[in-house]
Amino acid sequence: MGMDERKFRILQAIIDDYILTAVPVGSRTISKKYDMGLSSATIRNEMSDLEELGYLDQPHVSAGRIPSAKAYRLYVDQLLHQGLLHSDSESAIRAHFLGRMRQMEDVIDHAAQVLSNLTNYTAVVLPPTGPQPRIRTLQLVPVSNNAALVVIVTDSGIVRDAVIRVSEQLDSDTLYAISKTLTKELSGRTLKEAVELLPQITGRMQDNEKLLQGLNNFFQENSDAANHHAHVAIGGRSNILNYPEYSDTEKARSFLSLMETRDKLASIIAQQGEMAFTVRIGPETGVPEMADCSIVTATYSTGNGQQGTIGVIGPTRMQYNRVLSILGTMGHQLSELFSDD
Amino acid sequence: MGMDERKFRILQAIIDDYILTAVPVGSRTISKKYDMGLSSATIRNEMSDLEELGYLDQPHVSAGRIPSAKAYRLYVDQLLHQGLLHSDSESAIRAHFLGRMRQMEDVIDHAAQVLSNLTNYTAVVLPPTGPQPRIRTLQLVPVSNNAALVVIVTDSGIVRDAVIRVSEQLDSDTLYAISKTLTKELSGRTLKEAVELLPQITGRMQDNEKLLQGLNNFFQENSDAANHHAHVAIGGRSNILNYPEYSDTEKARSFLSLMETRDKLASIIAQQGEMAFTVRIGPETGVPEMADCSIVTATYSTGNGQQGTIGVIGPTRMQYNRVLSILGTMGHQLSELFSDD
DNA sequence: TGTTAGCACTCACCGGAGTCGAGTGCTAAC
DNA sequence: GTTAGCACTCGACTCCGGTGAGTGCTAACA
Repeated sequence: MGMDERKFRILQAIIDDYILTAVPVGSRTISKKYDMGLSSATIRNEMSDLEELGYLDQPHVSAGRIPSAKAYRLYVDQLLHQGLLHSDSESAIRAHFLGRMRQMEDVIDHAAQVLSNLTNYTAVVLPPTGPQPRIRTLQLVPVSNNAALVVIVTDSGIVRDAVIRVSEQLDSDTLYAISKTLTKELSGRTLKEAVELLPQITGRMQDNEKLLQGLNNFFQENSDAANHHAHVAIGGRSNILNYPEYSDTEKARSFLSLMETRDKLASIIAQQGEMAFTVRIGPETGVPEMADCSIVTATYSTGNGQQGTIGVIGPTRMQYNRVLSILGTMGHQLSELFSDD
Repeated sequence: MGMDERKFRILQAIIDDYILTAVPVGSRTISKKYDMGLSSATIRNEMSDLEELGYLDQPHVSAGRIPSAKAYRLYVDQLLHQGLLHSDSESAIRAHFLGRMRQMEDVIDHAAQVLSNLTNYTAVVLPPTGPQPRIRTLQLVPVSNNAALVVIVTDSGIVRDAVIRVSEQLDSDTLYAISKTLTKELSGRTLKEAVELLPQITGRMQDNEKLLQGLNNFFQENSDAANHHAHVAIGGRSNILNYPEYSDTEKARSFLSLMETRDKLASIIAQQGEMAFTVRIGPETGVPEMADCSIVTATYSTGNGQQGTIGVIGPTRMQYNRVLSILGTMGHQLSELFSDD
């Protein structure tokens, strides 16, 4: 007993219907609503086969069938294969990014907001990571008598700053001079390299221990990959409550408290390879709290080859084609936006 | 019929019990659990009076009583008046802030996290606002051929930055020279004043339209009060689900989606005067979605007289004394932290 | 051999009746 | 003024039979 064309069409109909209604689908429904030219009895036989093949589950004997994770997987693979991602939402997304976005974080937050609005699911946007960013400029700005702000601009256009203590009374011009030296020596280096180079360089300068120490910490902290997850943007956290799957308060709570922990969420979303799209369905997510969720992700890239991830989390009966299309478009938009800078 | 000592003690017992159990309180419960030396019948009479006075509500005739908003108000006023805020959580909070916090936002996020953990309610922390911050230093850092990063350091130690376009090819030294001029002219001014002064100053410089335009926008945007709300920190969003009052999914959803809109939330939390503590109960919040929530806020201040707000949102049957004590301690800690810088 | 009509069977869901018990208000006695 | 006693109310829970969607199986048909 194999999976012939007809079985597939019936399965597809079942999935479509279930995605729409969240109610177990019966044989009669399929034979009537989706005119297959087959009687309910025939559909029943096929459904029985499909259940045996593992594509359908039956909550109880006198209810209809619901698609299994395996069924969604097949469905999604089909979608991805034939690539019918008609981007109708293109203009909607584009419109949202017309206003100039100033900072990385603004863009990310905004993207998550838009994604969740368009899909009605929970959206997560991770900032770009990838090849270590290289320092372009480093500048020290006086803040008070014994503190300075260190600002680095990297080739990815991302700016990082922190206040560090400086022991001596350093005026603006001195700080500028130091900045120039540091920029000259460190420009083109990654933050990791900078950590190693720092002692050599400062050895030649008049030593200022506190400054050195501060810079060192700063580089160390910022070169740390974990830190990149600091600015995960999440939108539509409570959207999951729109779906009957999560009308159970206990379930909703465990989901929502997972949404609170950015770090965990980031690592869940981030675990993906080079794929343009990733779809993880139910158990495939590897997260118990998401046993009946699906996670769809896409990537975008910045001018200098860094990669970021955008993702949508919803019930397994997700509108995959819609979500994939929207993610695709959003990915393009973000890539464009970031390659501009 | 007035409110005598005994009535008050009974009311207090009812409130305490209801806060604990969230179940309508009967006369028998009071007479047994809180040994008043009175029979249930007497309590019943008193409760009947208290209901007439508007301190108790009866969900239906054969259920116990629940405290009204008016009752909580009395209870809280009493608490505030006698000031018995024993800060047991002092050390817990202090411990959480031992590690150096680098940025304003980190502190704020962290504070919200800690607050929500300690109270088990939803916590909101607003960054300091108040007297317009005054510019201390302004510096332009080259980013690319046609863009520069403008960084201002204000007297409150808050740093704001943005990338602006510059048309001509300006090298690092030129930008530094411009920075020095601008710092000299603008130092001590508020951002609003800077907007007005800008044309005069740049009139004397070699004009660089794009730079001027960019700076103008930057000042404008950052002097805008609304912008200060950009970094509202929220912790324990889903804590509300721990309480039976919000086991109704529909209610939970409307609450949670309110928690998603930072702006609205900020304005709700922020509306308060000079008070050290504010307690708004149920209808007093003025927000329909929070008809059976209470909002408790406290303030903290920075070295230069700016004020921030921290708040906790929970069900009306909130553990007010605990929350007030924790908020008080947190307020102190934050004030200390910010006056340091 | 595949398709279909028919039929008995299953079982979740719904609404109504009955029961239980917590809690009240009232009255009369202390 | 306080309390014991009692009738009454009403939500919560349980039990139960009816209903209907849906299934599996069988036998007939093309």
